[in-house]
Amino acid sequence: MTSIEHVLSDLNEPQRQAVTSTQGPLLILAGPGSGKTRVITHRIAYLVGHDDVAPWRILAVTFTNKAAREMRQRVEARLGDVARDVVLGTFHAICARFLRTDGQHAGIDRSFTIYDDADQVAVIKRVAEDMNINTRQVPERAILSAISRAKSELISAYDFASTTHEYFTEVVARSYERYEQVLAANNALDFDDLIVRTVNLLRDHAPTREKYQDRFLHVLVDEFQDTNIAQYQLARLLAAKFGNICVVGDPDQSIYSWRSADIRNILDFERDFPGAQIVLLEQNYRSTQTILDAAHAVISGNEQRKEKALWTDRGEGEPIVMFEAYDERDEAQFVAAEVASLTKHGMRLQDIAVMYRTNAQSRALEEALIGAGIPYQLVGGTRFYERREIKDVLAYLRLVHNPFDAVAFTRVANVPGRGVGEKTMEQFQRWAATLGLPLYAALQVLAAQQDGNITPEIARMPRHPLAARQATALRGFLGIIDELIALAPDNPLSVLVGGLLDRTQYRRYLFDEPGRGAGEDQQSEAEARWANVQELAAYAAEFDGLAGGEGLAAFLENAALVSDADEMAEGDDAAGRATLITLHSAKGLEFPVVFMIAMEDGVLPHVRSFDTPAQMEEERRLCYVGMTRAKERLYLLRAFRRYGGGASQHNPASRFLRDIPPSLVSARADASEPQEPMRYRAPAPRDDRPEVPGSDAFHGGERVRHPKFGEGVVVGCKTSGGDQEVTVSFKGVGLKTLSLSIAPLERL
DNA sequence: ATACACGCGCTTTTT
DNA sequence: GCGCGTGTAT
Repeated sequence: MTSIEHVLSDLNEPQRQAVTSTQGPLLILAGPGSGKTRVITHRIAYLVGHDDVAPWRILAVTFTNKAAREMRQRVEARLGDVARDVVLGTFHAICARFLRTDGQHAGIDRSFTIYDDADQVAVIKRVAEDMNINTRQVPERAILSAISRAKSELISAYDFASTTHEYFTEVVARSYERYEQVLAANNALDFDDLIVRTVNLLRDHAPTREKYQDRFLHVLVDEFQDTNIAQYQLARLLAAKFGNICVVGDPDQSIYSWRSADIRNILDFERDFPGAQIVLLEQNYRSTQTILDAAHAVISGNEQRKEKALWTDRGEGEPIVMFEAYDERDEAQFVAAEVASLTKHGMRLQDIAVMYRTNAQSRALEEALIGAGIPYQLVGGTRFYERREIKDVLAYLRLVHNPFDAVAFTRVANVPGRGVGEKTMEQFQRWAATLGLPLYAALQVLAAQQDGNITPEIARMPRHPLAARQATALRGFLGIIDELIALAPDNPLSVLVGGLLDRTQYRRYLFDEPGRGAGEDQQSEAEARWANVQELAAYAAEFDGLAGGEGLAAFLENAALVSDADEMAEGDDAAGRATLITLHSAKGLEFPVVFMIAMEDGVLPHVRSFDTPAQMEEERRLCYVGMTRAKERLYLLRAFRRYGGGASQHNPASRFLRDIPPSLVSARADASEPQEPMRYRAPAPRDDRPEVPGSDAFHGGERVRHPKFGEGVVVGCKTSGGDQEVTVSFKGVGLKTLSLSIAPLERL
């Protein structure tokens, strides 16, 4: 066991305690730079090496995919290949996996699609339209975030409806119910569902619960301060049998309460697990004492806080630099000039990061850096997976995987343009809605009607309202989808992607469609877009090893759950480039040199946080997170005037700057008056959800599976004599009318 | 009547 | 990058 001795020898005393206290609940409060990741990876190594825990019986949850990957690498460095067996990932990725394997016990189809933010907006838009909600008065975003908040507190649509008495929440309640129906009809889960449905699955299905509870001897949760109630309940459920739950977090770095992260989880932990050990990691190995003192001065302004005193033996270091520029361009030029000067003195570009509150602020910086010839990498911003061409291709792939996905359907039904305009889609959608069918199933009905392929079922349905030209245009789309569906099962994913690009003529669409201009700009834009598509195709090829359908499923899951911050360049790719990054994305990272720009009231703290003290405290934590990223040098910049929201305006210096003792700063300008905040809203209570009533007869829109034809949706159903005849729209097959006595259908 | 290109204004933070 | 309004093409 010399390797274990070795593992422990390079830890300080509290760290060692955090690593070796393997029995029972443990709360690790870890300040920034206190070796938190080290402690977690060492702990996993210790569990395997010293306690003889099988790696596959350890569950470690992180906040980002990037953190998960990094952790896996570091565990691998200690343990070798067995590290692969540790279950390690984000809450969302882990839950997605659980639901793919065991979701059927909670009525979840294996081929479910994961809806990202944009997909959710598309759904809620339709919902609002259907329900005559004025989205000027009640914006979609507001409805969506209320729904998300409810879900993250495990409040179902049913519960929500029963607790509401004001206009806004009533609108939300009605939308929530409808939203859930639409998601179900599309065979889709949103991000919150991944967690909520897993919690429900474990709670309601004993065999699955026991399977996972028996399996996970140890549960570790990183960034615990950023978990929401549903995530905490999930961790609790999973650790319930052995009680070995270790959570690591720092309340001072909680910056995701707007995403329903709940600081109460840390407080509740001590209540839920009485006698839990608590370890405080206060020695900082990252920053100079000057930086720590300044950061501490800022965070001390928060009242809702447990005191934690960071210290370092790294010495005082350089004073903090403050600078007031004239405007944002001037500010960006200061950054560029300073970066140039630092590199002249031996600093490497990859050691430098510029941080800001909102993504839009990267613009001026990019211009200045380009102007100064300084290479940079932009984290976040317009993300790869949010590009139009990428979303188009993904929408096609999603349809192949799950043709009942209405969001994907409407996105690409007319991409490339095939004469299916707004009016056509509107009429078609309305008709599909009166049939109560998914768009894909309705399109199959339409095809049958146009071909005069009329079964009694179809004869009873209203005929589609489209002109022949419109109907034919839509059928062209159906043809493509069905061809691709036929291609999918027996071919590697890259063949499917190739077939899709080929069949849709996507390249020609990119280069020709904007058409007649033929200017150089247009040409290069098309080339850039095509390059993105190629990149996506290359990425898809990495899934070729998996059998047809599995590759597609894994690829789509990845695309939905991976963010660009995860993809942040490291090692060779990062060499020679400065980093531009939001304060939120910067959490967990460190750089020798950090610039924080726009240190102004209205930006940091953000205007939208002036309403409540809780929000203001979160802004302060965000500032603290940014400052504590810096190892050696910290620059705090602001501008006299800034162009925000159309007009240029003057922002007072950030109130956070006033808390930094002048002795730590090399140059300083005065700050001005603060503003005072107000009330805050208590969360709604939680309760159990109702049982779904069952029925024997099949009804329209219901999802079924047939041993030969695969998955489908019931289009119509009639009883003749003792038998039931059901017409079903099958994925890639078309309409089939079946006698239940001959061909039993499995309800999904 | 319908489809589509183009210009304008807006965007807190993200799994 | 998206929604919206406007003008032009089929």
